[in-house]
This record gives sequence, structure tokens and C-alpha cells, in this order.
Amino acid sequence: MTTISVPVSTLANETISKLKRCKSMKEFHQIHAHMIKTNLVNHTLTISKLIAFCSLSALPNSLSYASSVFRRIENPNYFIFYALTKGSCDYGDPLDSITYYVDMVSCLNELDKIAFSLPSVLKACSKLRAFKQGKQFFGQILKTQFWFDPFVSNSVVRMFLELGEIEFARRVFDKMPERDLISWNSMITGYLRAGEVDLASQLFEEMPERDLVSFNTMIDGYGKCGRCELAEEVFRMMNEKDVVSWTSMISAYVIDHHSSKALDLFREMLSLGVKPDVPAIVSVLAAIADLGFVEEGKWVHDYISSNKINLNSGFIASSLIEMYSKCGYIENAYDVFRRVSHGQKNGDWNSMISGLAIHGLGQEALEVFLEMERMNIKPDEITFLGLFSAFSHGGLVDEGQYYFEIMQEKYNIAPKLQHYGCLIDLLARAGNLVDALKVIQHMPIEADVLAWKAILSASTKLGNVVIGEKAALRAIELNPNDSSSYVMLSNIYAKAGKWDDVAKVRLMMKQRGVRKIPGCSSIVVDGKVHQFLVAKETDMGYGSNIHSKIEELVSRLKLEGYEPDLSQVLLDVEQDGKGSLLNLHSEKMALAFGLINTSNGAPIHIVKNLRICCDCHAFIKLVSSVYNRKIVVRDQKRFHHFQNGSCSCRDYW
DNA sequence: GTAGGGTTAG
Repeated sequence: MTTISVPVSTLANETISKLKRCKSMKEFHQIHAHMIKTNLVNHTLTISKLIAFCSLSALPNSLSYASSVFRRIENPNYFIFYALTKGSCDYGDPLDSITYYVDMVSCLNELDKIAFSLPSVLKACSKLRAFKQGKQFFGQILKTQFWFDPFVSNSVVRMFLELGEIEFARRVFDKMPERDLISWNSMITGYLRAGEVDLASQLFEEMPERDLVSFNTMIDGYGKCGRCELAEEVFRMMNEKDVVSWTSMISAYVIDHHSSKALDLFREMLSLGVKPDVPAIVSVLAAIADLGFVEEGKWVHDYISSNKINLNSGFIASSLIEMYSKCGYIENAYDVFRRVSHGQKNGDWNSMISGLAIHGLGQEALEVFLEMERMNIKPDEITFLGLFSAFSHGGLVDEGQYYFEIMQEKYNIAPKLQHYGCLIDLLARAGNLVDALKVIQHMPIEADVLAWKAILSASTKLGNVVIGEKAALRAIELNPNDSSSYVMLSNIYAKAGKWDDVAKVRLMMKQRGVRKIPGCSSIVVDGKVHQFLVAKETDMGYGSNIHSKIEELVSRLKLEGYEPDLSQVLLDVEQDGKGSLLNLHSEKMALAFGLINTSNGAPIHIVKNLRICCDCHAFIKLVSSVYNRKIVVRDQKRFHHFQNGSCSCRDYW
């Protein structure tokens, strides 16, 4: 086959513009067939465009199709090589990318044209984690004029950064003939991703000029390193901000557990007329989900619809599903899910499964997973984390063990620490502490704090002092600053009446300066958020009517058989004192406030930062029947839907 | 052809 040179005909132009609009492989095939029929396959420009658009289309099988067309060409030009090099790097096998490049170098000698492919080749090296190969390319580049091309030298720096070779990258950076904004910004990003906050700040100070990207990089990087206060500092000093600056700051707040600040900032952004785009919406939805403010969530959902933002764009659907689930509105989550579930994004499925999990709907989560299998959507490691969490909260032990096997055998996903954590949690929560401990002994990775805390938490519930003590000491050893391990240990001792040991734990906490995280519950009434801190009812300005309401509830419930569960009190105080401390649990205060300030029969939604305690759980169950209210409580881990005297968790949590 | 923001997780 020879390539003939014909003037660009109308036919060629038409074909090229059709190629530009191509959205499926079927269309590519049709165009190609038409090109064969009209002999356009021998028209250099058109055939190059076919290969280029096909290589860079990201459609399934498009790359192999492009390469089969490529193999029938006698003298491919640099443009075809470029497209295949970039396409293989971005959407295919990065190794192919390097092969195409080497192939090109051996048959072409237009150096300036070859340079265009180098950024992709270097990126391919970082994707392949090929440090040695990368260094070889770097060595070759140094000997040529490529080194003076900023696109190439910047890509070299980026490659070493992505390979985790930060110091090497810095040496290259220092050696570069010329550093532009992109070089500085890349180097700073590299430092921040490696957690090198000081080195990043130093470069940020040193750089000769800064642009918006420089500032935004600092905000995002500081935020991700957990340095929210530094991010705030940079954000406030900017004269000009774009939507990325706002989004980075909002995310920094979310990471730092300051979701209400994140929401406030989003409102401020809107009031200044900055239009939120998809990432901005996704980040604020995470904040709203965390706060459990469904009204704001619905507002954002309306915003998405009225601004014609497609549910399929980015992580929009998955964030909405998560938001509705975490706000307790699982039906709304389902509605969003049903509208996108025909799509192939496993993130949407994962969010739905995890959403069902926190509602204790294990069977339903399994059904979603099975549907996913029927639709041939590949589950990933997060799918299984959600699924195991669903089994764990739903008490589906056999299913959990079965799918733990399936995950490895059928899906080839090697269990990670988190998966083992789930399995341990599943067994322990179901009362099988022995098998849970066996998993810890036999797993190939060292168990972490969370694994031991799962054992500890289950032991607390079961009242197993021996295993609980062992787990607590291990958990404390692994993270001495986590107050919850001490608190659970103390609760085990208290339940067993071992008040001396309770005192020892308290002393240990005091000596190490570990403070118990105060319980905090919030409730939204008439669009206003009301927060209650444990034992601080008067400080919040709610006065004594909350307290008298709780007393009224207690005496009413005692008639129904309510007995305060005094083992839930950390302090060893007089019996009467203990009773009143129980009454000051934040969820009881929020509940009392809700009963006073909402109309008869209206549902009550409460969000708590820690896990709900046994006493409050029993208490709220009774309130739901005596006062005929639907009460929804989201604790640190899951939802409890109380109605007619029982809870959706079936007392299993 | 090179630099900045978003999710699902025991």
C-alpha cells in the first residue's frame, strides 16, 4: 500500500470533521470502512487523523484498533507516533507508550517533532514506577537540545516527583537551564504531596513570581497535610481568588473536621458571585453530609438540577448518594442511584452500598452488589469495604466470610489492612471474639489500632474483661493519644464493678494528658442548628427546661420499666450523681429539645459525634413508643431509626 | 506536549 498525496478534498475534510465528533467505536468503524471504500485510507492526513482521534478517544478498544490501523501504514509520520505514544500512556499500557517512542526515534529524525512525545514517555515511566528507565531517558535528554525545551525539562521534574524521588527531582530542578512558573509550581506540589511542608513553604517564599496556581497549590497542599490554619492564612492573603481557591479551602476545612466552616465558606463564595463547578459542589456536599444538614443538601441538589449539571458528571451522583445516606434519607439516595445506576461508574455503586451499610441494611447492600455483578461492573477494593461494613452492621457473618473469599478468588483483590479490619469487626461484633483474634494472629500484615479497637469495642459490649483488657492495652500502645480506647477500657471495668481499675485508667489518662472527647449532639429545628455538649446544658443558653424535660421523661419511662444503666458512666461517683450524669448525655438533651420544640408526632433527627451509649439507646427506644415519635439518630458509625419502641439496628451495633 | 480543586472506606 502506498501513501498518495492528493489535495485535501472536500471528502477528506468531511471525514476529518466526522472523526472529531466520534463518540463510539461503531462510528470509528463506519468511518474507517467508508475511508477504505473511497480510498481515503491512502490519504496521509486523513489516516493520521483517524489514528490520532482513535488513540486519544479513551473509548474501550480504541487503542488496539488504532494500532491495527497503524500497522498497515508504511511510513508513519511523527503525528501518528505522538498520538499512539500519548494514547497508550493515558488510556492503555504505558509500556506500549515507550515502545512507540523508541520505534519513532529509530525511523524519524525530526528532533523538534520527537520532543512532543517526550512528556508522555516520561509520564509512562512514572506510571510504570520505572526509576531506572526514567533516569536513562533523562540522561539522553541531557545530551540533546530537548533539555532546553521547558515542556520536556518540566516533565522530567514531574516524573521524578511522581516516582517519589523528591531529592532527585530537586537536583534536576536546580540544574534546569530555565525555571518557569510551571517548574516552581510542580516542585512545590511535589513537596506538599510528600508532606514536606517546610520545604514547600520555603520555595513558595523564594519563587520570583507567583500565579493563582501557586496560591491554590499551597492551600490544597497545606489542607491535605492537615495544616488548615496555614491554608487559611494563604487563602486570606489572596487578592484574587478563583473557584479552585474556594474549593481547596472548603476541602481543607472538611479534612480538618470543620464542616460548618466549609459550608459557611461555600455560602460566602456564592454571595460573591463565584459560580460553583462540579468539584466545588462535590466538596461542599461532603461537608453537608458530615453535618447531616439535609435541607442544605436538597438545596444543592436543586442547584444541580436547575443549572443543568449532569448527574453523571464527575462525582456528583456519588456525592449526592453519600449526602442523602449520611443525612438519614436513604430513599432519596436510592432515587439518585436509580437515575445513574445504568452507568458504569463503580463509585456510584460503592456509595450506595456504603450508604445502605450505615443504615444497617445488609441484605439490601448485598442485593445492590449482586445487581452490580449482573451488570458486569467491576467491584474494586472500596466496594468490598462497603459490603463488609454492611455485613458487619447487619450481623451477616456467614455472608461476610464468604465474600472475603470471593473477593480474592473471583476478583483477584488481595485483602488490605482495612479488609482484615472489617472481617475482625464483623466477627467480633457478632460475639465471636476467638475467631476475630485468630484473624489477627494469622493475617500477613500487622494489625493496626482500628483492628484492636474493633475487638475492644465488642469486648465492652460483651463484658469480656480479659480480652477487652488485652485489646485495649494493644490499642493504647499503638495510639496513646486516642482517648476512646481508654474510655472503652474504663467502661469494661465499670461494668464489672472494678472501680479501682477504673481509677487507674483515669489516672493514666491524666498523666498522659489524654482528654476524653466530649459527646456532642445536634438537632435542626426550624432551619436552625442547636448543639448540645455533654454535661453542659446550661452553658448553651437553653436553660433549665431541657433538664426538667429529661426528668419528666425519666419518671414517665420508669413507669414503662426504664432502669438507668449506670455502667455507662466513666466516673465512680455516688449512685445519685451517676444518674444525673446520665441525664446530661448530649443525645438526651438534643432529644428533649426536639420534643419541646417540634409539633406532636413530627420526626426528630439527631446527629452525634461519638457512638450512642446503651443507656441512651434503651431510653430513646422507649421515648419513641411512649411519645409516638419517629426518632433518627446518626452516631459516629451508623444510623439508628427508632420507632414504636424498637430500633432499626435491632440492638446490634 | 509540562503546574492547582472533587467521592465511595474498618
